[in-house]
Amino acid sequence: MGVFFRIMNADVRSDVSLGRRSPNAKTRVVVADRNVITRVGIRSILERNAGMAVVAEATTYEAALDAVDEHGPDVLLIDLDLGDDTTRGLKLCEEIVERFPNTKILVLAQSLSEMIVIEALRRGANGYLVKDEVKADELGKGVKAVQDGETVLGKGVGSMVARGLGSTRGAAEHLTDRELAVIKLVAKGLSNKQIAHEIFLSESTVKFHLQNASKKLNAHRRAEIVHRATAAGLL
Amino acid sequence: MGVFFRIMNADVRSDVSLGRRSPNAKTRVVVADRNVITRVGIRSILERNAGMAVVAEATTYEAALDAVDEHGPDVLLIDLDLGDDTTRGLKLCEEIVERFPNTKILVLAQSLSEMIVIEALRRGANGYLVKDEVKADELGKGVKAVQDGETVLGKGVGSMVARGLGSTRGAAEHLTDRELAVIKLVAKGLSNKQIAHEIFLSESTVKFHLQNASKKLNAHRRAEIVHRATAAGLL
DNA sequence: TAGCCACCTGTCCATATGGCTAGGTAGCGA
DNA sequence: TCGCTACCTAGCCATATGGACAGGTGGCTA
Repeated sequence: MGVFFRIMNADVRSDVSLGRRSPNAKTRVVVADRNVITRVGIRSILERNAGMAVVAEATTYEAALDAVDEHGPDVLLIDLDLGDDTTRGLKLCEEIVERFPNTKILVLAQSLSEMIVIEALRRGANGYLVKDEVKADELGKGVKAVQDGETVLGKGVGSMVARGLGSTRGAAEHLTDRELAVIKLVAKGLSNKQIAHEIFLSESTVKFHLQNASKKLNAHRRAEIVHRATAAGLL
Repeated sequence: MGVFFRIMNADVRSDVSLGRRSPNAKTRVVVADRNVITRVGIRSILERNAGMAVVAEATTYEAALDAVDEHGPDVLLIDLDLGDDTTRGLKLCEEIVERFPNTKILVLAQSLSEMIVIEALRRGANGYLVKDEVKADELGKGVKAVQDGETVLGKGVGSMVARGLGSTRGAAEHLTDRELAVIKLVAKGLSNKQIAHEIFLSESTVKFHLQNASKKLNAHRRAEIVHRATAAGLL
């Protein structure tokens, strides 16, 4: 099995970058990951095996943004899960795309979450690899590929995206703040009544939010809701 | 118990090593982690910054055992979560302790799960660090410390252990196979009736297992049960 | 302004769940 | 053999939950 897929993007263009830098120039990469070990590992692989240059490392969203701003790298290799809020990582993608269109984004995630994969790509990430799946040479190839304007999807990610795009709305359906809040309390084992009391709602409203969340997550029992939300990295 | 705990930010001194090996010999380490990036990172940190030798890398439980057998390292640095079954990682600890008592075990976990921390230490691991928390220099120091017979607990792990040992039974209470099986189906959103049908039990029995699991996990609603089980890395 | 959305509340009812008591089997080690 | 554990089953009953219908608000945008 061709361990990872590359999808040539017909519509997205690289004609702009054609003459932008000399073909022999080293690919310049900024790595954003909260984990030292991972950063060191990536740097080692990229620099020693792939002949690239890691020009900066970042451990927070702000630092990542600053680093891209300062170094204008070809590729930002990022673990969306910096800090405690993955949503910020997604916002960061949008911002990078908007402010630094020449920097490609390759997401290097800890785990495979359908919701996050889809969202990341929707917001402009050029690729999505999973840490535990990726092999050493794939990392360098992946970085090169996104730099060249391709979309790189790791093992298992491709089919996920296909499913996501296939469904009418995919993961475009976000859980609202309230829904998420309720789910978090459900995960703690509170009953509807307790949740209602906790966040000053009527029990009816709690059930209402839960019903809506059920439909969005396509889960019909609260245990499943919690499980899916957890798997999607929302808790 | 006569082990002295060492929290990672306190400073170290090794007054314990009794000249078992020449003081200048390089510490020999086997690294077991399914993730290439992490392996490369650890190797780089340990070899370049801490002057140690990574004599082998492993990506499976079997390979880890073989590597320890073959190389007789001073320290086995392992992510319990190789394969899909963390329990096997715990068993591996026991086996290493039994068969290769000269090899110390330092667990390098992805996440902080109380149940796993306690179990790992109970089965003979000499330390437990969390990947995202650990700093580059702490990794080398930690390896050195366990080699010297100390117990190394990363940030946040210490208090967890204290709590675990404080409670009468701690996490000594395992979920039985049946309980786990039922919980997995609960997580998929099945009702007791459906679960009963799925694994050929009566609904009563399903409820029985769930009741027992509730008590062990100290959770009173199925949503909480799956949340805890997930957090404990059991699903 | 109409339409959409997130948000909030209520009522109804069948079913699921949590918590309990009270049995049974088989295997394993002291 | 006794005691322990994992395992299996049954029944009872109060409460929680899932799913439905039927309304309401305020804010935003076409």
